Amino acid sequence: MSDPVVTRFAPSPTGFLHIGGGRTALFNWLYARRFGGKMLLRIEDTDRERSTSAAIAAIIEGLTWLGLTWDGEIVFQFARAARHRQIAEQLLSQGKAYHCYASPEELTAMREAARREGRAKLYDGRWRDRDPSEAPPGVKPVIRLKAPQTGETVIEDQVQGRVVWQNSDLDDLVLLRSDGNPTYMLAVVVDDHDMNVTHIIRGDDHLTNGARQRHIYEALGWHVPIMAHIPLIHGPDGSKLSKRHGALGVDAYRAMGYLPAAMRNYLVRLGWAHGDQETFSTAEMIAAFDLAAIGRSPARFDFAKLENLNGHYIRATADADLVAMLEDLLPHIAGGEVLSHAMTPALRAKLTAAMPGLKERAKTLIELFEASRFLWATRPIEVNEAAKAVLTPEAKALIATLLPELTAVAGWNAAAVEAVVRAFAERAGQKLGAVAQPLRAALTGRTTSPPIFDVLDVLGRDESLGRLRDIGGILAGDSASNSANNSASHSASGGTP
RNA sequence: GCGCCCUUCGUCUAGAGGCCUAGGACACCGCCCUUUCACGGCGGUAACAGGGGUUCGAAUCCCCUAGGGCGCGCCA
Repeated sequence: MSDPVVTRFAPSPTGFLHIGGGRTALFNWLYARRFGGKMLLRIEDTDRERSTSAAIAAIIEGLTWLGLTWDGEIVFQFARAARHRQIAEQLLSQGKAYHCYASPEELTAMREAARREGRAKLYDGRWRDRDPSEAPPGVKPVIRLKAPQTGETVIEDQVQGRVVWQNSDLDDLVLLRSDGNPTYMLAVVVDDHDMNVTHIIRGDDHLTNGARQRHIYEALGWHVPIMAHIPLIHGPDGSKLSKRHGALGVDAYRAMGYLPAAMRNYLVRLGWAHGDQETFSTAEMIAAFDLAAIGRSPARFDFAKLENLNGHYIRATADADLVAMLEDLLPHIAGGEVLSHAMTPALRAKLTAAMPGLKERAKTLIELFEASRFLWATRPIEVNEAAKAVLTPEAKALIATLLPELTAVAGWNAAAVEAVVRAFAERAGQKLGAVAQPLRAALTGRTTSPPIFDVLDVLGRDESLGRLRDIGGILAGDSASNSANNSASHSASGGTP
């Protein structure tokens, strides 16, 4: 008896796909998946002035990045204008709608009067029962719906509950503009009906529209879909989400290094919960999602939580996959082209090998990129301020003393170098950290990095020794000068072979 | 102004009359682990907006107040 579930995501292409739209799409998608139904995509481009093909592309790209797929062909609302017009005419001929010749000036006056007198209804219905013969010459009329004037309109909303309006507060909305184009109100109803949409899941800002749309459904004798108005997403301060907060296109989140899986998980938990569960695989989300569990109050956007989740998903992602994600993102990262150009199968292998140590420390792909810098940096590597502070003369001397021992290591790997360095520290009466930190500074140019023996390992013998010579070699005149291959990086020594 | 909606730790939330001396997660603060930073482990600070009811009993039901949001276009 129950129809197959059909949901739809219906953005207007007047800008990027923002975070709220992304969540609305996600909820529609989850609900359709949950019940084995379909999610349709409709582009509401009836506003010819503001709709752009760039925005359409951005929306499609955003949905795709989020991993949200739609069923069937994309419906472009403007292409259906003739159908909308036909319905308006039908309503007109049935006496359920009428021509209204009120001028913009009259409308403004009515609005002002209504407001002044504390009335909710803006349009006073002055053409509702007037004879068309009274129409002023030369004025193109709009078509308005004859909305019920008494009684109440009820929406049994799946999220907001039973919401009631007095019909005396709702006026006769415009169905067809004077230029013959349908309004959003008409187009939505006709399209949802024609597309067999069973569940309308959209932002709470449409709740009042729901009541007005119900009037159109009823005038047409059409079945009203189930509605679910989900609360909006606010900025961290509770105000409307601004660009500064998070009202960015989903492409911006991509560029910030967030993973689609993390984004989905974060978004699904905004306004929806399933007991105490915090992380959801896509399959788990689908299995657990339902409209009844959606809260009624708006949620604030919190980057800290998103970041935490993103770190979780980064750690859970396979090393090779992270390398691939990083490579894909490179064109969108400032300075990313350096790595793009340097990329070789060997470097890719190196990145993959280092990934276990890197991903543990990164909350975003951008951080991953930054943290992996030492892997492709060319000698002499850049040393930041904190690392410079570690590289005191004493530290450099220590490295210089250690250098010959490392040079002598046979079978370069993490375990082998670790054994040597530990023994060295012990002999020198130093804690391991006293040796490890200078090594880290010299090898990575930073004070934080993956475990130092792993760093020595992935960097390899030649590169590691080279970087150490760059730093500690000058003081170790006896042993380091023998290798005589540190010149390429030394501006101070100047000896170029 | 009118209409509708919302209100549990800083944030996301659990909670659908007794299981609540209100639970989880993020953030924050300690401690542990430790070669750095992380990860992980352990512990801590922290909330039922306020006021009236109803009830043996209210975070949960009702009313009022306050605060917030959304809507009120020939935009979507």
